Amino acid sequence: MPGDMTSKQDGPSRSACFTFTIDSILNLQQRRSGDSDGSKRDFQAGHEEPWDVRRERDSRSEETAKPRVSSSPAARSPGSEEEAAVAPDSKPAAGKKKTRTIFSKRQIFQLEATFDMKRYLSSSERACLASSLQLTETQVKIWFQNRRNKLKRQLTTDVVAAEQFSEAGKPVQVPGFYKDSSLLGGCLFPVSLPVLYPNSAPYICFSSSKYFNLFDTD
Amino acid sequence: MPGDMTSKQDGPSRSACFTFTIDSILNLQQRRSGDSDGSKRDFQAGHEEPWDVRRERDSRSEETAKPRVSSSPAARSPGSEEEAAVAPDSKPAAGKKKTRTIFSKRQIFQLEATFDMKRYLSSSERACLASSLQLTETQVKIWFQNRRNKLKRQLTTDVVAAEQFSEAGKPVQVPGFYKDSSLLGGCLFPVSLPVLYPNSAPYICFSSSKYFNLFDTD
DNA sequence: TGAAGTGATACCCTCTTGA
DNA sequence: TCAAGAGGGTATCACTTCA
Repeated sequence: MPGDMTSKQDGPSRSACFTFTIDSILNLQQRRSGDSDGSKRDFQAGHEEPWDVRRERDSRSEETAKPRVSSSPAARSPGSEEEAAVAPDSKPAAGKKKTRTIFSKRQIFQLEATFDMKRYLSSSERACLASSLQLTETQVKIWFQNRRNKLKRQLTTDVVAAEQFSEAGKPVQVPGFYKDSSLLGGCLFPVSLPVLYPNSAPYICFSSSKYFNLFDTD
Repeated sequence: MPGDMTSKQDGPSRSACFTFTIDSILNLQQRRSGDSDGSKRDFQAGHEEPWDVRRERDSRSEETAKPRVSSSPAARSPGSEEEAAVAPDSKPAAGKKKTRTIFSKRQIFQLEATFDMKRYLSSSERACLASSLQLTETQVKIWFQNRRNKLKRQLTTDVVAAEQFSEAGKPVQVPGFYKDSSLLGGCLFPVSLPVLYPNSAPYICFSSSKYFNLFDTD
């Protein structure tokens, strides 16, 4: 199914072919590449994986020719009552900017609650959750993805902060396991992974994301 | 544009919701999850990244209910003339099985030649190449992805083979740097990455892929 | 008004699948 | 065999909020 594959590329793909031909690509070796704006090539050193060498983030500036249509996310207006997340239901007039859906409190709550239970959903669980929240599976998937990222960022920040703090002389209470990568990662392990956290134990959440308040209130 | 996001999930998403509700998801904690086939959880130990903890590959067995539409890839049957791999323009009849495009020799040759120069293409290079080969950008992108994987597999296999060989007593010539991940990975670095291989030097390719013959001939 | 939050998009990667 | 499908990751972007 072309979905992913075709939709974005097929239409407008044959576009940004300004300066070079295949021959020029093949000859790129001579000019050391560099690809125009050799400025922003940040290989974001982070992954050890020698294979995980991202390209220079596609030098976004390179081609403004790229359509970037973004005809609104598939989001159907979620809960039009309640606090109604502004839904970009109708195709926003062509050429519109990407519209950001605002999830309702109820949706966020359910998502957070679910996330609190499991960092990863099976596709059927996702389908079910999406259905019940009036969201698309993709939205749920992306939400979980972003949420995991957020958590990761929070934990990273916390670790860094703790280290800086401890460097300042204060003997901080950074639990040993907190820096143990395997256990740290465990915080994102699917529930089905045993050992890492007992059923009864709450997830480790140092950050004070407002979302966690959702579970404190009433 | 929804392309990627919507296409596959939106339509059929609201489906596989058989056994559980949100409540059940939230209560999953009780049953220790395990999520049916707790067998195949292969966390493919390879990434150090504590965050890179893949889920149990979504327990694919769990839901055969998933539509899995796969309205066939954008590719139409290849090779009418030349060997023409045919561009995937027209939507193939709905509900078709996944069809595998067979690229023409010319296309393969160009792709391989380009791959030999750069492991990664910028989007404009990709667009250009795709255009000239009558392929979609996505096809070129996927081809490069699969090609990188293939190379990786080959290199891995070679290393293993060499090690086994050396264990057999024979002092094999496995260049020291061959096992140096950074340099090994360098073989996949985009050309723009300096140092790893001088312009004039050929890529390190121990495998005897037929493709590499393309550059030896003539 | 600038910073932070976050939905969405584009690529990349790994593993699978099916013709 | 290998093009694709599916899902996970990271980096960015753009739009909102909020102090």
